[in-house]
Amino acid sequence: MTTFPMPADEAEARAVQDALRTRVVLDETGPPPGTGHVTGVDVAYDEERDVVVAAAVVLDAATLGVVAESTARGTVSFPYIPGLLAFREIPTVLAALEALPVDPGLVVCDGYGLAHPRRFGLASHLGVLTGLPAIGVAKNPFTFHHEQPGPRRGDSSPLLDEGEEVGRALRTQDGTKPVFVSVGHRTGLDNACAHTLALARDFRQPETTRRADALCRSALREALA
DNA sequence: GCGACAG
DNA sequence: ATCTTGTCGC
Repeated sequence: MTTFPMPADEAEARAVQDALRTRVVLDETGPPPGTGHVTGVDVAYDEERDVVVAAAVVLDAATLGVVAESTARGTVSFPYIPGLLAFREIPTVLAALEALPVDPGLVVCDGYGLAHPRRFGLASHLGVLTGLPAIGVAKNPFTFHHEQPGPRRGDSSPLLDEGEEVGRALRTQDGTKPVFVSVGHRTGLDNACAHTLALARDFRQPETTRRADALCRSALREALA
């Protein structure tokens, strides 16, 4: 089981990010869409009772059918601070991933990867710790800027941090708000977008995220019941 | 100092 | 993330 050293404060957390960011692999294309496994991870909280539940759901990339799923319970070990989300989510997510009976394949995170103040968001952090290819698909543009992509499914525009493309605003369904895709680890941006589009076949959000979100919420309710 | 700010 | 009913639209 992977242990996760929890930083004592914000400065230490940022130092950890600066140290680990050198281990992100960006020269791999990543697994081709539509083959193998794709795994969604997500976390739900009850701040009052100090309970965190993470879920991991493995889908068959070709059919989007569920292959396996797992959950893990933990405690709230870090506050939400923009730019430091990974420290809040990763410990429990790691436990859920390790409980899976099959290889996760590509991991799809609810958040960002390289699109991050220090280029080391949740998806990159999780990728480096597990060695797995990982991407981030976020619902909000965070601190970045973008032009509106075209109106149709598949249309996209660059997500920019002071002129540098750190990800892409990708329209996954006609007439819905775009999602924000960035590379995490061992994956290219074009491929990350192709995966996102394939996974968002029926809804705005990737099926991986939808399944993981539903699972960690229901598991949290049980944990409290 | 103020505003913005993944989940 | 989470607090929360009904309601507008396909």
